[in-house]
Amino acid sequence: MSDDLGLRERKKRARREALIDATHRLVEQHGLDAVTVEAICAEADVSTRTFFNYFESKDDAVLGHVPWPVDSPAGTTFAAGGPTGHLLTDLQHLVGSFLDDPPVGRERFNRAFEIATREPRLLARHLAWFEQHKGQIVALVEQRLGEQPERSPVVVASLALFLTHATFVHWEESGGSGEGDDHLAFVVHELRALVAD
Amino acid sequence: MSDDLGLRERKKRARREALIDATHRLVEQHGLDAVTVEAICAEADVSTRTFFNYFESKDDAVLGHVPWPVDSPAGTTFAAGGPTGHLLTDLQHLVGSFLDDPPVGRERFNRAFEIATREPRLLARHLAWFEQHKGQIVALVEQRLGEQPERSPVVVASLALFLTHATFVHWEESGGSGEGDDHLAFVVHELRALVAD
DNA sequence: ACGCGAGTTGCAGTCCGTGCAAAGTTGCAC
DNA sequence: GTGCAACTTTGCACGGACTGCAACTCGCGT
Repeated sequence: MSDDLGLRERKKRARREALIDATHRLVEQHGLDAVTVEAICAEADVSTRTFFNYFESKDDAVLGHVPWPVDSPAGTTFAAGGPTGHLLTDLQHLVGSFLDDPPVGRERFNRAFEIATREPRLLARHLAWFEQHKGQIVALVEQRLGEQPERSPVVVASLALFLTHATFVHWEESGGSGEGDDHLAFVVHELRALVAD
Repeated sequence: MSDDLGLRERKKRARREALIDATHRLVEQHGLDAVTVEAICAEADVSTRTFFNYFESKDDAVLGHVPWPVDSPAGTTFAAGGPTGHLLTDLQHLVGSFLDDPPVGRERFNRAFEIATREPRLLARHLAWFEQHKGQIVALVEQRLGEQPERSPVVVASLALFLTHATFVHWEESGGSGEGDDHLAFVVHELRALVAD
């Protein structure tokens, strides 16, 4: 399941994962602020400088942040108006696809998630990361809505941000158990109830 | 309109505002990243160390971030179940009260806002700041909902975050013109339309 | 085998942010 | 107003994040 990529690419991914894992190990032991980038690099056997070729910051290494996969199948489906044709529901699908299939792998994702529970700064950082990529979501939404959108793309994109974040927080609140999709469904349900008054 | 506070408190506020203003002046001229804290302090005639007695970071100085006014009248009204009794509408009022009456003054708020338009990092920072204070919003919501909430407090709080942020972004998108309340109303309207399908 | 280009590394340097203790201010009681 | 207690400012020293640069290594196509 893996070898159509060159050695270069494979090494790169291995290194990134090694860095994330090293970060997780150390942070779980000592806490986010007590761990220096230098320590992480020692653990992963990489130079400090290299670390910053992979991640913009220490926090990003914990979260495993990676350039956004713009061209995901779920993204194009959404842009094309699917899968159901109802904007909110499809938004739910889009968000759900990221929750189900994180670009960095399930276990790493869960560990990152667990750490973020204990280090509120990371929650904020995650939010900021999402915000930085909002432009791409806006593009997706614009593509879907066409030339004369009757909905405001930036508001829809912000709503996506809300869904994602609220899902995370609710997930965390319930002890990290269960599937992401269920928590997402809960959030959407709450939203509907709230708006319905 | 001002003198029931001691000299100490007045000086403190003056300094804070001086620092914010100095920051705004320099950042508007040279851009956020080109301005060092040292330069700001030189401009405001204060030691570097003092700067960090007032703000946690350079970004916070631009945004004029200040400890959250938990005990605002709007907050207590909301907690008590007012003003209308409809959760979403009252949330709108709560958010609106912050937009209308920023703790740092209208002009400074507008300038901060204008700068944030050009420096996306600040938008993210603002979001993060809000997130850090979510605990207090959750408390407000819990107080309002009582012991057996049929709505999830954290989801409601996240929604408040969404409303605020979306309003900002939409405001920015329309060139910073108009009243905050109008943009907020727009966002709420969009949300209702979106959920209604 | 060989050269190109991507990736890595060390190094020097900038800036952010903090702890501490000394020095300066303000508030208050008398 | 004097003196003391509480608070603020400041300088200093320091740790650590992050960047630019230039040399180097090494996979990859030919």
